[in-house]
Amino acid sequence: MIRTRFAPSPTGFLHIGGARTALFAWAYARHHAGRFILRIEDTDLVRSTPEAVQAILDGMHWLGLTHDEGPFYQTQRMSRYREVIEEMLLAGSAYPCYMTPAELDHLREEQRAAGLKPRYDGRWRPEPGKTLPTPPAGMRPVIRFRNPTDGVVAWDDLVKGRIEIANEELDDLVIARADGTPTYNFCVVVDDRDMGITHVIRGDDHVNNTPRQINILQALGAQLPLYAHLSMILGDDGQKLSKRHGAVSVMQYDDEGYLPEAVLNYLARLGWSHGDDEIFSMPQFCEWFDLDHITPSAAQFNTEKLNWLNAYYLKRTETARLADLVRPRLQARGVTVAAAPSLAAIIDLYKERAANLNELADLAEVFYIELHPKAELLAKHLTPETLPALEDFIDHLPEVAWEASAIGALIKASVARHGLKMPKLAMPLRVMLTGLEQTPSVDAVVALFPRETVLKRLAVAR
RNA sequence: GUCCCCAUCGUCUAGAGGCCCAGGACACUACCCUUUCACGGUAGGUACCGGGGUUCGAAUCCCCGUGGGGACGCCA
Repeated sequence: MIRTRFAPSPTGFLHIGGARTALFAWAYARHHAGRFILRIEDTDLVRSTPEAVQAILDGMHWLGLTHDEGPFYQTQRMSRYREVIEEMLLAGSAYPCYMTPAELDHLREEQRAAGLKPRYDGRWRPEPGKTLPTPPAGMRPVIRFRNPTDGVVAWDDLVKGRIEIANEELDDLVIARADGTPTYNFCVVVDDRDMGITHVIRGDDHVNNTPRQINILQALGAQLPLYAHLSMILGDDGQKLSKRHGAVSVMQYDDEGYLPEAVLNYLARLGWSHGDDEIFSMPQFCEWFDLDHITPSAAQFNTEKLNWLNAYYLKRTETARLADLVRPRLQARGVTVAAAPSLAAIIDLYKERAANLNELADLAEVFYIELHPKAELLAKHLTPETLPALEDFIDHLPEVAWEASAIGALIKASVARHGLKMPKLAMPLRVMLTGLEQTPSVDAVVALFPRETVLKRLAVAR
């Protein structure tokens, strides 16, 4: 049974890189009919917040990435971590260290100055025949893992291939702080083992943690999971995403009018491929997804392509669902959605032209507000040349059958009677009715409105 | 600085030695459609980081260089 997990730390919202990691871990479990586990890594009491937990849950929910187990919270597993630390202390694979943070800083500075890799020097590490310093009175030690000193740690990464790191490069990491709370690399190991994780699918930035985690797992006599490290996602400008640079919450895409299926489809294609296929539903994605077609190199986010996908999905989404999504956006703007014209009818006509839900709301809004077309637009299209045809059209409006084809015929007739071309009447009608120069077929737009509203909006011509 | 990773059109990518003087998609350009603008359709331009090997043959394998990224915490 394949078991994957997504293990974010609740120090902020769910951003686009985290969302892709979650998507891949989720899809891998789905593909193999396995289980997908959500685990909140909140051992950093200072930086974790309940708001961030909620933001992550909201993001996962919006994307529809449902978990089969969890969410588990590391803060609720403290007794378990303490238990394992006791075991390790007893077995000699961990030991107390009384070095102060200030001493450590000093050591690291010296090492850096000497061109060395900063690392703990093992002064409190017990060795056969070695005399340890006397522990300072009244000081609580941290607990360090006794990392092997020679040999190499190697694993076959499912994305990057074989990676080997010499144990000489690794130092004895802290697994429990002076206050007794366990640290990340240790909790991950205990949790992944306890939760039976078979495939650790996570960001590239964890590659360097992997050998440490493997060493701890081995000290514990645990079976190793398989690892797949996903490369990072860069911003639109090729720069690294960070809190102050473009790392937007997935919920911001909701705010900006993107459909979750478009975001998902876009993310799926960022770093993974299935031949030349570009468009696929989530069931299709889960069926196709595998770890063999993930690129090991970093990918740059491209908003234009996301926009294209969003427009694609918008065009194919049922009108009723779009109306449900657009209505609250209009209401949030203080626009009252009247019964006529019906929002569904408007969306039906306009959904082909919008790239996102907010644009759709922009286009629909003009049907419900008191309209004041811009003076320069009126001046541009309401010329002395067009006026007679327009008046002709208005005069015949009261008796025309209220449907696009009849209205279209009337426009053609009015235009013909005054020896003009179609746009000479279509353009002023567009501007007077919607305030815009670009609309769908003008007869269809006229037909959307109640007859009285059209007469009212065209009255400005006289 | 040390260690690790990465490298095909502007961008996302196909490519697992001959099918590739490199294919698809977004973006771009032109044309068609047209009641404006979109949509849609058709056509087009643009890429294997550099140098050495290996091989009858390399985008694909190896080495070096260059460039980019990540990690070096009592953060995750």
